Amino acid sequence: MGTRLAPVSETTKPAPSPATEPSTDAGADAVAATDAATASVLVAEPPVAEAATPARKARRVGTEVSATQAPVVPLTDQPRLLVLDGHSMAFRAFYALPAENFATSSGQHTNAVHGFTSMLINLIKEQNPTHVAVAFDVSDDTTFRKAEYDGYKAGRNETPREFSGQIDLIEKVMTAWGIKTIKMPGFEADDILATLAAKGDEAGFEVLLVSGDRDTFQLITENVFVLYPKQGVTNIPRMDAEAIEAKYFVSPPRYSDLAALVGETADNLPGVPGVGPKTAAKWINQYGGLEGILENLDSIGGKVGDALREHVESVKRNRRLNRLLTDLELPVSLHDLEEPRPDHDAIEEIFDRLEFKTLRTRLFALYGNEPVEGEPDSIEVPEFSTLTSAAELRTFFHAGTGLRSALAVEFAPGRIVDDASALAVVRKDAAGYIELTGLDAEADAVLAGWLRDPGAPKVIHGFKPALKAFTSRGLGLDGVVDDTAISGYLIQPDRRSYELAELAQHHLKMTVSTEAAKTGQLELAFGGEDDGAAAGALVQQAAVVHALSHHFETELKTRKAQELLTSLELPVSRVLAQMELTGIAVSMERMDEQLADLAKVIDNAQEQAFAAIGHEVNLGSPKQLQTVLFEELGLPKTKKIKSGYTTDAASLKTLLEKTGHEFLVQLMAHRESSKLRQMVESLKKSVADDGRIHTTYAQNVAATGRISSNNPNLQNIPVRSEEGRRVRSIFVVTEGYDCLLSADYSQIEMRIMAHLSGDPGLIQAYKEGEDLHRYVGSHIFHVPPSEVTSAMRSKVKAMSYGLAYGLTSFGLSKQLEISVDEARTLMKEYFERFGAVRDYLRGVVDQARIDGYTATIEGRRRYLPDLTSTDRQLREIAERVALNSPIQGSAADIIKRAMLGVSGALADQGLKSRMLLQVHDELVLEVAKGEREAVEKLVTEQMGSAADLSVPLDVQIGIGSSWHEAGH
DNA sequence: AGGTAGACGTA
DNA sequence: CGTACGTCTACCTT
Repeated sequence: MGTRLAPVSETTKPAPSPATEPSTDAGADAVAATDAATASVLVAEPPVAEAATPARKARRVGTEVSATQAPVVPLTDQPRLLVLDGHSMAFRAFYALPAENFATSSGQHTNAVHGFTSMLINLIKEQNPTHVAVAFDVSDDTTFRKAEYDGYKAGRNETPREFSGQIDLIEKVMTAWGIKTIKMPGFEADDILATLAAKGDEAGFEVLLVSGDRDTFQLITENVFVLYPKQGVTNIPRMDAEAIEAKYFVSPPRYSDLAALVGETADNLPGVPGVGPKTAAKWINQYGGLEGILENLDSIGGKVGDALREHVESVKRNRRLNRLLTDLELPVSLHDLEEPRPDHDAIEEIFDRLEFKTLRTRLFALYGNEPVEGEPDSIEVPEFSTLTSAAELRTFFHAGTGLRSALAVEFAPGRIVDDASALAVVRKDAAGYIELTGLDAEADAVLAGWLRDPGAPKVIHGFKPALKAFTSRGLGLDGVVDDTAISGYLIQPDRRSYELAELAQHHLKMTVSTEAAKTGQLELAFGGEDDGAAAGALVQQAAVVHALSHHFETELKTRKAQELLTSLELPVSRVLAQMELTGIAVSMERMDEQLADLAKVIDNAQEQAFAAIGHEVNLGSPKQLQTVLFEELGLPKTKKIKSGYTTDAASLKTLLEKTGHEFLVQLMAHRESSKLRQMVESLKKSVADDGRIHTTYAQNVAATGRISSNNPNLQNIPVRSEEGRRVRSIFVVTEGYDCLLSADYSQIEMRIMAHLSGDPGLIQAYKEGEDLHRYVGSHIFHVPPSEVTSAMRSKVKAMSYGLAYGLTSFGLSKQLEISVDEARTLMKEYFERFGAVRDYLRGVVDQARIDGYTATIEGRRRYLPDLTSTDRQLREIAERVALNSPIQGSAADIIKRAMLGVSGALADQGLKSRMLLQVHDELVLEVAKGEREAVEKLVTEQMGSAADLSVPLDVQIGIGSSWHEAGH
């Protein structure tokens, strides 16, 4: 029988913990990392009485959070009053949950409402209050504090747009819930908390104040406690007098004295400079409080004493302002707050409007009338068996013939690649856990047979890292029909993360927590006996993958992305995995040589830069440079940035032209060489034990469909300047191989534009193999091609490329250093001659506005809801994105197809040559001896035929013993 | 310790 | 006031 995991809390922010990332694959593969440190586990309902099976045992780890979250049932019949600072907690909830994941179809954001409601459900469940109230600030500037001090709470950031309206919605939820909300014009929510605390204390209540404002600490007594959210809205420890004393070294009533001395940034109340909590506490305890300090002002010595005397007035003011009022005339009595009960229909109505699903179940469950109609979003997690012998494995796999198996892999960091240490398999009928390190040869063979079986369908989160790990331990991995890190990306390509926990939260409305996995990891690290926790975590992770992949089937279908996934992305993963495993050879000697050369240039430039201004300065600090350039030297101001004026390369160049100052010359030289040194240094550090650099490619990062590279990034190795280009000479052919071959598409984006627009002129030019920019130049400048000057050509080139990026005449004028008028004329000429391009570009945006997305030649979509935004800035950004995405994305599609073609052809022909790098429009291969001709031919053919466009795809090949030499 | 800004490398 | 990335240093906040 299975145990059931119901979605419980939707409020936990799925916080990846990069600090615990053990692997060097922290970047691209982090989203797919399935090692125990990042494994995600469902937060389950508190266990009911039942025998502790392994699965249960593991599950309980998920609920084992802090002691404060366990239900606290009053031992006496003392009434318990729970009062929330509504605004403060709504804000906490807002920042704890991603706004973009919580919105109604009409566009109203609901993350704060959702988080607040969920938190309150938890609080009521855990704290069991007899009385509940929620206090709100009145949103105007009429509080007595503002009246006394105009700067009160000034300088706060503006309320985020997505927050607006959510306070009203929270109030509506409270009303439906039967919970009283209290507002007092002229006062803040904290004053209401203070007054209720005083009343409750007096009436013999235990009072729990929930607020993110530290001012409430002054209210703590034997019967009054503050629940102060530490992080998000799920971790809310109870602060009592002891906790305050431990943290601030003063008793709660003296906390306000301390705050007055130290100051409170959030309220814009500056304290005494140089006085922190330590000093303040020392004084308070020495003189018995602020009053005593003020009486003995003169006897306090030292610099801080002077500072105190100087700021004594603001301290007094701070203290007046942070004193909370305990004697407001509230419109409710304690009695009115008793035993709130939700109005069932009203809750249904407001939750319908907010499009909340799981919360209503949880809310009603609090009051003991859970609706009978099941839990649509819950996941069935079968109990799992630990499989060790060949026989067990055989039986397990046999029973699941034809069924989809979800995999989760636990990684162990390795020297060059991570190893796989454990595997969880979850099917709809059963689940298994396999320790890979403990298998005998026969069991290993059974497992390998199943993993390699293309007829055994598998789904996984992070195919590439798993494939790498399995490959390196001699196992294969075939039959993978879904990688949720990729399908999630195809469905929604501009998410910033595809971590399993986040996808589950977003798509399945399941909250997953990293807590349990961490616990499991710790226990393991201590050589623990309790592998059960880690095993359970892995199994549950696989269960989430199983559910997610199932959910994605329809999503992929409606978005026409199934084909892309199966025929393009998954095969590309396989190719990338091999490229990553292979790595590229580097020359240590050349790196050292370049570092030495660069060091000389840098030292020299620095010395001369200092000489030019007569003193030293950190040339790497934009802030210090601003002082030197614009204050000391009084050079003309450059473009404004947040911190003042920019010192970027383009501006320095302009400044140099204007002033000819020697310092600028040296600074620019220093910048360039420092950048190169930094790059070579980091490349050197990333050389693995095999003497090669193994980058990691990310297939789900660039929203256009491009692949990105990290750790290190091998897609941004310099090429434009000669000095930079030298860096490429450190990438060399492996001993025993013939050479490196670099093949790149020439002008692929322009060709795609020609194809997509169908412009007869452009197509003709490409078909005839003309120099495109010269051809275009001759038409828009009305001269014969032979008379197109290089200046004309570069203008045309800039414009042609710019068009694909949504270039404006302003932007063009800046880039070409011409007048806006001239730029406008250029564009006009361009469009007159190549009208189809203009029509196409317009059409793309119009179509995208209708469809809600753009599409590439392979049907890869990018959703652009901002195209219809009323915010002009957002809308115009979306329009430029819409122009560029089909072009950049189609180019990405094409080179991915080409990679599959090249990889397939190499295999078909039994060649030993191999692909090493992909740089968007370029492939770098390592050619084995005797294969040069065959590889050159096959690469040209495969890249040239990767797409069927109305223009040819031109491929340029270069060969050499280093990447530098192979460049062309 | 962790996050952001500014800068700059690539296509 | 063209797009898409990743990574470094300095500097700020926790």
